[in-house]
Amino acid sequence: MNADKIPDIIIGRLPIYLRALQRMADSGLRTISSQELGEMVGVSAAQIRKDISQFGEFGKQGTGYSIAYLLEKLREILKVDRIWNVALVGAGDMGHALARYQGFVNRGFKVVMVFDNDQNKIGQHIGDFIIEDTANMIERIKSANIKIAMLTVPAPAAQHIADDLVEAGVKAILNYAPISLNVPKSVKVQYIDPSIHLQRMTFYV
Amino acid sequence: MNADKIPDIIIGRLPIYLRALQRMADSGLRTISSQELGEMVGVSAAQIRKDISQFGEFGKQGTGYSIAYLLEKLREILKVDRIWNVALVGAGDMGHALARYQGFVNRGFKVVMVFDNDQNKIGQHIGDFIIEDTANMIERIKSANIKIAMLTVPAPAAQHIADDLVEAGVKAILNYAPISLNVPKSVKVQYIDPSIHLQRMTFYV
DNA sequence: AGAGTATGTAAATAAATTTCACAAACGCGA
DNA sequence: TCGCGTTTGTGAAATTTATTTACATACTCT
Repeated sequence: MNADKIPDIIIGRLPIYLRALQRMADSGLRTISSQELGEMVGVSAAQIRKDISQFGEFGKQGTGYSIAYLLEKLREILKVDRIWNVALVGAGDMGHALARYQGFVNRGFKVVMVFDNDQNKIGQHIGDFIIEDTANMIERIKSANIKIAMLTVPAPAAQHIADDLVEAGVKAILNYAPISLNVPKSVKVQYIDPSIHLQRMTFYV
Repeated sequence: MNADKIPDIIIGRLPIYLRALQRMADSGLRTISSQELGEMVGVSAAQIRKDISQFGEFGKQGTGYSIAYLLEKLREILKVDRIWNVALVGAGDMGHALARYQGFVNRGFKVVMVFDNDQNKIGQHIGDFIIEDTANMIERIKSANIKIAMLTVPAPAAQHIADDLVEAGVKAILNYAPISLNVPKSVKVQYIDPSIHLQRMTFYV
């Protein structure tokens, strides 16, 4: 792998390719061309090839890519050839949906802890979890060596919780709170805010 | 407004600015400089000014931007100076969370219909809604003139539902199903897949 | 009126991303 | 084994996006 400096935008596309390949593998296909994969995910064939070639030569001229092999390589590159334990903070509606979501484990993730600061929720069950007190969050996350968290608390609480997560050693935050977070450069944040996504489309409607 | 061709990437940033401004307005502030707004959302001051200037001159030298006025203008530009009725398809955990989500209405959106194809769910309540049969979806959406839909069905069903939504006249789809959708160019799609977002971060951890 | 501040814009880069085009490599069938 | 059709990997070109610099202009405050 050319470990130089891969642009973020390429890393951002790889999970899309991975998802499409995973579906194809499930439906029994063995090989695929950049052309076909491109059509499936809405990207040009040249771009698919160029993106993949950043990391090695995984295809075969005349044939295309072995789906199983490319899957394996993409999982390695994205480091999802393992299961990451994830902490969930905020046990509202969205937190409940995420705690029960079946789509994590075969994509490399597993929710293992759920926190909330509401005394009425603490101790209650969500799926297999017992909701824990955010007061103990830093310690619990540290000792379990958790590096990834999902944040589904109200906006006013989000920055404070994010600070605590950083202190606990978390390196990646999936933020559902409708607010931009301020974190050190060494910590990654991805944002999910349905209103933002909808507002990105209304301009064109 | 210079209606030429505004890059997607700029349109994509405007909702972020809008969200930050809205929070500031709520906390009672009156004006803000490009510098301050930039720090808040993690963008350079020059870029904020350049983005905004695509659409007009909304600031005042020496003072900055009136928050209320810039809010009004951004809402106009993004066409969220109104309430868009939204159809929700898929009444699983995620659908329930979205149906009850309080964060839409003051951002320009309102869920007004919920569909599912599960006979056990049809007729049941979610919040204020009664779950309707997807069999009637096209007709219902057409006659209500709905242009925006959110898709929270399982991946195998998503493309088919998307086709129906397009047929019903929907122009913007917020897709929570873990699959890339194939739609005409005139229809916009935004994707939310928590596993994808997580996989975009593990590379760096 | 003067000092200080902050926008809007232009210009010039610089950086990044995407597209193009084609040699090289592979599989298949005869 | 040879020839044909296919598809990769990749330089080079083209395009898009971001950054930087610089100022004239306009506004507030004292």
